[in-house]
Amino acid sequence: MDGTKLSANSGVALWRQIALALEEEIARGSLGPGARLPTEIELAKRFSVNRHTVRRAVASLSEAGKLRVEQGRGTFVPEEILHFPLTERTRFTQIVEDGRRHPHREILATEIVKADETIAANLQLRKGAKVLRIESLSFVDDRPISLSVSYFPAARFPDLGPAIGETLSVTEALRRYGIDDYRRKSTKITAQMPNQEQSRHLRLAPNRPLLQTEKVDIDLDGEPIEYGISGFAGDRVELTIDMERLTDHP
Amino acid sequence: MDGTKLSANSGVALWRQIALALEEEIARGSLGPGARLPTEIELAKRFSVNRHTVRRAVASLSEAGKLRVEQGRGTFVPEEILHFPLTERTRFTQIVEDGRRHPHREILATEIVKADETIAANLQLRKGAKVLRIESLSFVDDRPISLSVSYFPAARFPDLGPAIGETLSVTEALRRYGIDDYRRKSTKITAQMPNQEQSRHLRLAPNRPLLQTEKVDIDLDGEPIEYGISGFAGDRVELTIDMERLTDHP
DNA sequence: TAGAATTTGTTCGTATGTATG
DNA sequence: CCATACATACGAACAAATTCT
Repeated sequence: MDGTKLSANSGVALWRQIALALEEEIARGSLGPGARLPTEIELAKRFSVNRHTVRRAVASLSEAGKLRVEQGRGTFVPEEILHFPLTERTRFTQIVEDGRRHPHREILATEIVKADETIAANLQLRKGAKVLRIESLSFVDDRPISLSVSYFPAARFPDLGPAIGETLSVTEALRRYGIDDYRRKSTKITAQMPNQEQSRHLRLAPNRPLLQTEKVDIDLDGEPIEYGISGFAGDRVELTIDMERLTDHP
Repeated sequence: MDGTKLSANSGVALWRQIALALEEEIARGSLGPGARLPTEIELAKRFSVNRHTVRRAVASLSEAGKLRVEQGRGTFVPEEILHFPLTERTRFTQIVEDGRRHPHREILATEIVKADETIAANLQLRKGAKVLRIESLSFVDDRPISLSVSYFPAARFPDLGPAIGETLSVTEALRRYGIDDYRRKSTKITAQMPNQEQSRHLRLAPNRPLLQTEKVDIDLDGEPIEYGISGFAGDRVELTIDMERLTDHP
């Protein structure tokens, strides 16, 4: 039951020994990312100390970002954070493969709808024009990362829906229409709370935040190709903008 | 008590009439940004309809982003959103003045501390080196927008603390040390939930998300000047990255 | 900090009007 | 005229989140 021995009067405070013990369990992987720690009471029993002593250890690790405490839910090992570099040529599939990770996308729905004002403005269409709406869920190493809704001009890309369904890659599918290259025009970033659908798909506690991006991709002539809104699991991603490399073209 | 008349059998569904009435009140300003609507029961009484009918109207406006509903708290008119363009030369004071808004910064604390690993790495100092820590709260039009902690190398900028206290502008204060220009090297963006201090300072409900940015500013020789972490009230800001203008130097 | 009060969310059931074929 | 499907509207009860005392 125990396995970890603390030594009193060793010159190292008990709570520090506990913190070190927990840190080691995390490093060893016996407490993996996302894992929930035993309750404070259980830990206190296991280390044969008062609950306050455990709390002191947890507080220290929590300040250092090595644990995440949620009132009423428990204490958790923070999930591994994925770094998404935002560049003019951001591609989901590329981003992740660089880091020896395995990206994967699931298409949840494709349909033709009429553009509302926002969609029309971003795609430079008239309001009411037909657009292809694609809802998709992206995974990295089988962890859900983002839930996206994208809009494409339906007139310019007929049957893009099935094409994306086959290739599971926007980049690939667009090639069939002669788009060999495109680039990110703009990105807007906000923080939101997830709705029920989002927290379900992203397997996210409903009180955890969402990092929401709104982007417009354009072809080399500057014509808008895609307007997309993605919600990222806030705990699992960090968007990074490297101002120096941002517009370096290959 | 009433003031708004609904007409049955007019060919327009009751809930649509209610939605239009509420939308107009928002447009007129009698329901200003951030305002809380009467409860569903009160609205039902006022319009002499069932609570479901009110809910249908609110759901419609909520989907369109014109209302924000929070379980247990109420229904609110979304706050006006501030757009923060992220560029290589982002300056808080400049950003906002362009839009005829009034920025304002409050210094909460300045002290000399020793750099931990993260701070040292970002400022390219050795761990334990002295750094100036500045905690500040930024306002726009007297609304609290962001709570920031910044670190500067103390050796290079002695007495920067008082200088910023006087000028209330980092740009101004740095000029005293011969720094006429500096630029943003990188920005990292995450979504977090606020801690008690953050929600208090930002006057943010504790269940509303925080948009957190981590930035490094460098001088023209590439030497790190400032490492800063800012928490933005997620409801009140949107960060925008214009890929095309990002590195256009004046 | 424990429980009451408030407010929105969900799910039943019922009834009516309207468009379609 | 009938059958069906769908949107609209009302009523009641309970669940869940938040706030207040």
